[in-house]
Amino acid sequence: MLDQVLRAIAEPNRREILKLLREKELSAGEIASSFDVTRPAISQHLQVLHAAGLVGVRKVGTMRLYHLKAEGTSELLQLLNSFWDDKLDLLKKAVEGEEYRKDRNEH
Amino acid sequence: MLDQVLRAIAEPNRREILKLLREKELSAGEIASSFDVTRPAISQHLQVLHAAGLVGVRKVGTMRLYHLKAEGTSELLQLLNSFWDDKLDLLKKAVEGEEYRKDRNEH
DNA sequence: CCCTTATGTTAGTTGACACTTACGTTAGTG
DNA sequence: CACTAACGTAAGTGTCAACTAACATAAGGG
Repeated sequence: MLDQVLRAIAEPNRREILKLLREKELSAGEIASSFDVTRPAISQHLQVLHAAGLVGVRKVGTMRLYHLKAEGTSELLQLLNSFWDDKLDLLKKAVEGEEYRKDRNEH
Repeated sequence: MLDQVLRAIAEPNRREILKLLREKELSAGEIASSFDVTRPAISQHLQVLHAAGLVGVRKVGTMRLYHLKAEGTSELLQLLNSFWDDKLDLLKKAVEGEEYRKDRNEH
């Protein structure tokens, strides 16, 4: 799962998609219209992001609305914490404390 | 630069190299002996990590000792902060404050 | 100086991945 | 039930990246 997340954010277009979704929920077509690549290409990127657990989908009629899943944040912070030294420990704990209030229904 | 960092840590072997260097400074040969791939492959990975600013080199005789450069941490935290919502702001500030004491001679 | 040690560098190959074109699918509309 | 809109999926292509094998470099030791 961690490998999928890192691979997902290594692609510039996928990072741009995440930036767009940071502001509001968007349909696949709306996302694709912001790029110069074709719509199927964006569809494949969305599939990668979804497989990595970074975005979620919601079907409304014939549209598919994508939204950001903030759970991937703590995942990445855990990775950073495991890589570098302990000065990140306080950061991780602070995030986990904040995450817990939102995510106690999951995991 | 940010793109190079993300591309660098997207590769599993390179992440493993960073994990090894987290404990102590190691020579290129010592690092290569921990992997099943050939030594030139590791040498190329080290080159990528160095270009991304994640590791530093120190020549001692005929050896080249590699060490972790923690400056990449704040870079990644800035990225995360720009992607997800503001609950990471306090973390970023805390890291920057701690980084400043160490890095005031660089940058 | 040769020789060894430790390492970087250079083709060349293979596999992964981002992309496009064409087709399939699902949901609403007349 | 056609027809359209908004998608995903499949197949094929080109490029890049990770790897190996062979060669080059640089620093000591005897």
